[in-house]
Amino acid sequence: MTETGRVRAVEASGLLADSIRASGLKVTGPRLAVLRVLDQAPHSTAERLYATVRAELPGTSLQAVYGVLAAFTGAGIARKIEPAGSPALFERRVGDNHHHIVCTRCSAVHDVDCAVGESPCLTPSNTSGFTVQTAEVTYWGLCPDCQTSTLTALSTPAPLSNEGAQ
Amino acid sequence: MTETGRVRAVEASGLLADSIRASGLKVTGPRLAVLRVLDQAPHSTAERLYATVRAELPGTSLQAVYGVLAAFTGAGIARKIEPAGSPALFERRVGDNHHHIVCTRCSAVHDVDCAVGESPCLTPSNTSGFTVQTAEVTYWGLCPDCQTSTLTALSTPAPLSNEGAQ
DNA sequence: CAGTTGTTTTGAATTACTCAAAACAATTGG
DNA sequence: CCAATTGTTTTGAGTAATTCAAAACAACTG
Repeated sequence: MTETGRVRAVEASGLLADSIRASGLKVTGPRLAVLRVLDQAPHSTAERLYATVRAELPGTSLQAVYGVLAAFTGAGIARKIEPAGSPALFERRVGDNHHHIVCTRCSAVHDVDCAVGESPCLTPSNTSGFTVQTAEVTYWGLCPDCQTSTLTALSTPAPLSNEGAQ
Repeated sequence: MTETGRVRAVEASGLLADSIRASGLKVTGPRLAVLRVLDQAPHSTAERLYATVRAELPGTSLQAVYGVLAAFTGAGIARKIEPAGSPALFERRVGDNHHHIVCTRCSAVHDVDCAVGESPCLTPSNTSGFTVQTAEVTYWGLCPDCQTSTLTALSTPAPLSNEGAQ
């Protein structure tokens, strides 16, 4: 039998478990594992989370990871972001509507606090009659590493994989 | 033989043809057709463009449409946008970095001019060392139609299809 | 109008994700 | 602490959107 199964007593209590329980979800092995990894590696893809989770909980399936992520985002304890050209990324930081900056070369992602308090970037000029609920901002540019390695223009190509993303 | 083939003399000149030629691309039937449809229906998916293009140029393949769109975006005469949860959308309006507002209920898309000139929303507070090239803003909310039909809460569900998108 | 280059067709493959049924485990309450 | 209930995960399959590659073909060049 694999490591999938009953949640270890040690893990039934703790901050991660509390966070899951508090949102009205059952505490399970896959959920604890996904939440822990998400904490260590924000802006991870489902696939990447799966790879890491498997290391500590080998019986876990990819579909379970998708299920866990859907439950988490539905319950509001995780957030899904979908930058153009990238598979969906997930993060624990929720509630504040922060934004993201994505490296156009290596796809690394960092958080960016809302530029100007809240107002200007949340208030479009012409809404065409739309009721605005949220404003999502994605900055695109070069990360520090790629700035230097682009000058030294010999290096490796790494477009749009999630390698090195954080 | 299908309508695919040599570009009709009538169409070899004209604004659309000029725009294609000016960007260094050859003028072809599928390109003229895609560009014309894109003009009439901005924020269309490849699939939707394909459906419309086929009506006037039956031999056209879906892959050709993808190829045309890749050529156009590469040449800078079309822009690709990828709102979360939606297939890619295309538009002719390029050069100005305008933004978009997407209806969370019916996925209709409208253009939004940059909120505050250019500066505030292009200047994130903490760039983490990134060099910012562009800022992409997506507003989410309810379009006029969905505002009313949500009040009259009996109506049809239409989440995330491109129906009614403009 | 022939040659060259670039484009489109045809056919297949891939990525990221979703769906459904059955097996199974976490909570509830006896 | 055990049984019932409810919710979760596994297993297996399917789908949407997009990409890749080779061969056929058409647009521009001289």
